[in-house]
This record gives sequence, C-alpha cells and structure tokens, in this order.
Amino acid sequence: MPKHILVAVAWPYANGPRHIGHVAGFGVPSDIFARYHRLKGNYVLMVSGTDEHGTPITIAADKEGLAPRAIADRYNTVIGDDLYNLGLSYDTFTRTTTLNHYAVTQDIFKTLYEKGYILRQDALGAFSASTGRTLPDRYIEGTCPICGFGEARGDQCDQCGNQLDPVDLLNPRSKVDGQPPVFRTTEHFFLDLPVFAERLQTWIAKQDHWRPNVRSFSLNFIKALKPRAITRDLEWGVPIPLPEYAERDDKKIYVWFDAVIGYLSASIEWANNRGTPDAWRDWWQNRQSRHFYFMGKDNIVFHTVIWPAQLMGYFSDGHYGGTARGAFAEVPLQLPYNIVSSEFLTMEGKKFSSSRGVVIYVNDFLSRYDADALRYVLTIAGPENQDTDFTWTEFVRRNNDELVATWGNLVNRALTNVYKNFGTIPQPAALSARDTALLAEIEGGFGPVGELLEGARFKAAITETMRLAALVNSYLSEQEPWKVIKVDRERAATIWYVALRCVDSLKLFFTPFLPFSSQRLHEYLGYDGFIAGPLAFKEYTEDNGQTHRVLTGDYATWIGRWEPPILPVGQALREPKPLFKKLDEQVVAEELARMGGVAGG
RNA sequence: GCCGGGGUAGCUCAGCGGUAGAGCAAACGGCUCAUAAUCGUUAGGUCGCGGGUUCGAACCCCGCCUCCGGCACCA
Repeated sequence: MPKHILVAVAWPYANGPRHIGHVAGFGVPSDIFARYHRLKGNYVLMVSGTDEHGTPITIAADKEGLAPRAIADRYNTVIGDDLYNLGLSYDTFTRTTTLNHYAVTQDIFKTLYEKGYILRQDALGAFSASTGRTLPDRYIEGTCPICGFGEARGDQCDQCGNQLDPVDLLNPRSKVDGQPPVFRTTEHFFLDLPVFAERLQTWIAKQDHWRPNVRSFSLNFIKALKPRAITRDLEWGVPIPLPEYAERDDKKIYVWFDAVIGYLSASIEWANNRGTPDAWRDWWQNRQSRHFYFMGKDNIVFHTVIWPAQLMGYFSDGHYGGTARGAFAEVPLQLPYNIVSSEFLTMEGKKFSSSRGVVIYVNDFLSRYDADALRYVLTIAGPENQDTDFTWTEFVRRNNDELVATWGNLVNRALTNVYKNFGTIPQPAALSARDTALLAEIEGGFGPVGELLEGARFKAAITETMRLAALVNSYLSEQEPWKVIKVDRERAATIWYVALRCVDSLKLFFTPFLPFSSQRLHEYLGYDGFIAGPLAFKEYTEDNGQTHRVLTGDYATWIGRWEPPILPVGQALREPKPLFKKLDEQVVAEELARMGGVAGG
C-alpha cells in the first residue's frame, strides 16, 4: 500500500545566493529522500520556497535603494535556478510573497488568536532613529556593561560571552546607520507556548526515531518555554489579520511565524495549481501520512517546538480545517514525523563567510563542475551527523578516485565492451554458481539500501552502494571476459550479461543520489522514458495579477521502480560515453586561488 | 557563563557494552576490457588524558584537556 510522504524542505532566505553548505544541509538530502520514495511507489509531496520577509531583506533593499520585493524577486530567481540545476525535484518550490501564502498565514494567525493561543503584550523595543523600523538586537552594538568591550552586540558580548539586553549597552548605536537606537514601548502578539509545553513534552518524548541530538535538544529547550513574540515593527511582512491593524503598515507578522506555515501553504498551492484544490489534505489531514522535515541544525526548534505548537493550536479549525469534508473532516493537521537536521559544512577548515571570500556559491560551482559530482561529495562526505569540512583536495579525490574510478569506470568498461562486441544485451548461457551469487548479492541490495534511505542514513546508503559497485569490478577482473571472448563467445556473453544486470540494478541505487548520470545510463542501456527526468518551471498568476514562478516536475510519469529490473535480452544499446569527468589535479590550486588564498592560513 | 556535540590508522570518517572498521594515501603483486581506470595481498591505531562501574568499555559514569556549535525578537 503506497504511503503519503510529505518532504518538507527548509526555505532558503532570499537575501543573497546560496552556497554549497546550504544545499548540503537541506537540499541534497531531501531530494535523495524524495526520489527514493517515488521509486518506491509512494505518494511524495516535496515542498519549499524562498523565505522573503524579515529585516535582512529590508536592509539589503535599503542599501541598494530598492523595494524589499525587488531583492526578493532577484534572489528567488537565482536560488530557484540553483535548485533546478542541482536537480532538486520539488513538487512545488514557491515563495512566501504569494497571495495564497498570505491567506494561509493569516488564517492560522486569526484562528490561533480566536482560540486564545495568541496573547497581546506591551514590550520595550529598539527602533532605528532614521527609519523608525525595528532594530533586532543583533543589529545594535555598543560598549559591554560587564567587560567594557566596545563592540558588544545587543544580544550578546562576543568578548565576555555574557547575554545582554540592548537597553543595558553603553553608547548603543545601530550597526546599520550608526545612529543611537530609540527605545519605546510597543504592542506585540505572542504565541502562548507554555500552554503547549506539556503536549509538546509528551509528543517529543515518544519520538524514538528522531536523531538523538534533535530529540534531546528539543526536550531541553521546552523546559523553559515563554510566550514568543510573533509580530515585528516592520512594514515588510504578512499583515496582521485584525481590524485595528488592517490600515496600519508599521507592524507585521514575524518572518519565522510565516516561514514554517509555508510548508502548508505550498501544499495548498500545489493542489490549486493542478486543479485539485483538496488534494493537499491527503498529506495534511490523513493520519497515515508521514511528514519529514529537512533543515540545518540552527533551525531545529522552529520545527520541533514552534511549528508543532502552531499546528496543535490550529488543529482542524479555521478556514482550511473547517472546510474539510468526508474522510478529512475534523482530522487535525498532522505533526512532523521526523526532523532530519544536518550539521554544518565548513570550507577549507573555516566557516562559510561571503565577506571574507570563504564561500563557493552553488551557481559558481555548477558553472565549472557537474551537479552529480557535487551531489556525490555532499552525500558521502556531507555534514549528516557532525560538522564536516569541504576541501577542494577532497572534492577532486572523491570525484576521481571514487565516483569516476569505481562507478564510472564499471559502467564504462561494461558498456563499451558490450556495445563493441555485441551491440545488444547479450543472450546468456547457463549461469555459474559465481554468477548467481553475484546477482543475488547485488539485487539483494534493494532491501538494505532502501532501509538506510528510509532512515535518512544517506552516507551509509551511498557507501553500501559503492561497495556493491566494487564487487562487480572485482567479478570482472576475476572472470576476464575480454580474454574469454577469444575462446568462448557464449561464456563471455554470459559474463557481460551478468555484469549488465548488476549495473542495471546499481543504476537504481544511484538514481536518488546521482539523477543526471543515472538517467544517461538508463538510455545507454537502451531503455526509453525517464527514471529521473527533467524538472520544470511554471508561471502562475494570482487574483491580484501578480505572477510568480514555481519549480515543479511531472514526476508521476517517471518509470523507475525500487526493485531488480528485468534487463531485456536483445535490447539495443546506445553508444556509451563516460558518465563522469575526471578532474585535473590543478583545479585544487585554481579554486584555492579563486578564494583569495584564504585556505593557506 | 549555561546547554549540546566532537576528539578512533598519515587523511576523511563509520562503529557507540562482547576479540579495533571502511575509503583514500603507502608497500608489494596480478590484469591491461575500461576515463593509466581496475583487482588482490600486506602494513598501519595503548579509540584525547586520568579515574570509576562491569566477567568484559571507543562504547556507560565522574573529572580534566582541546575543538566546534546553540543560547530564543538573526534567518
């Protein structure tokens, strides 16, 4: 029985291009997971979009003399292109500035407010003297009242490590324009998290399948829950859906409150765009569905505590809950099933930093190297369980000595031999014990590799797949069909048939990780159709006339299945070419030079 | 400061209570179909340090050293 799987992917923030650390954390792992479940025959809905509200975008806009929307437009395009080029197979990659997203966000806010889960309280806030906008604590600096450090931030002193309140700073000033901030009392709306503390505690405590650090970190976090402000004094954001704020342009919903709602709103948008407006409920109001969230470790509490609290509070009410009929009626919106959080990638031993040149942007990377090469390295050497370091030396080595040498070479030697000597999938004679043993081991991989993928153990899954590929190289070296063919063409045909059967299965194991090369291999083997096909951009126009671009794809037409394929004897091969490019050792020096030599020190 | 995570073969990492593992690098040998790729064999570690629990500890507990994150109106 196919399952409904929601793959909810962190929303990249649209204030600049994204670097490979970002896609290592949420993009590649989530796509591997989604592609695997599609092959498995499950109903996958993979959603995300660019996160376009909040202070950093308004600051970027001010610097360039543009409207926030213009910044968001620019980076929505850049980021969308990056994800497309990496082959991330979203069902819907949209943005938070759509009418639909505003409507869903406002419905959730309004419903939580009416149910008493949102409180109104006065709070002391810091404002920019020049623009009147909120100044987040981290944008205020001054002299630390504890240690006297002159450049302490409003939230914390980097010298003595103490947590601070911006009103305590001596000589406070805005990091944006250098002016002293103005402090004044302002009304804010607070999500009443303590009301949910007990339910959250019970729920999180029984999530044995979460990664241990996610679970323990979250349990620790909810020991001291306070109401959390979910509005900001900012003109850029989703309007507060209450009559007294309808005409005001100075207070909006906090970006994090609306960003997580994107998982739901993007699902609703997906359903509307394909003309089946209730289809999202199969994932959200279906107790059998499972929701997987992918993000970096800095986002954990938003997904394990705050978003679940929003969902618990909303339950099956509001406009979207209340319009459910039939099997969906009164089924509460489903909570996360698993929170797959990654650690951080560093770059040549340092944190990514665009200002210091310690960075490689996705579009820059893909202009010189293949997406599959990046996907391979980010998977097998990615920050799955601990911070890991990306180095160019390691990238070149993994590409050349592992991807090209083990898998690329196996495919190439098998295909070129068979293409040259037979032209079609050769007819085997009786299989030897060695032949059947190899086939059993390779085709037996669908179970264990699949289990590793289901458990989000991507490193282990690709390592096991590489081990299986190496077994086939070993088999060929031992059987030496290039020698056998001179004396026994039928036996040579059998050996090559066995090798190609293995390659055909390995092709499926590699498809979630390396979709582009797996599709090419699929075609070289003489098959038609897509096991990993093209993605597509579509334009949608909403009622206000505003148009936005959505990254999607026609995944239902893809034909791959997570099971040993039936390799048809006699099927004509297409002329093979190497799947991967071997990289010259000097790209290491070139790339380090491009980074301005920062890696040396 | 508080909370959390890490320190395992030259390198990158897996293992997380039951005789120390993988890949790469190194040495030697085989093959030469294949992107000079591959295959086999060998070598290599008092598992950060010191205590403790246990029949038995990389694995659990305590202390220390060291590195790295998070600390909620930053996303």
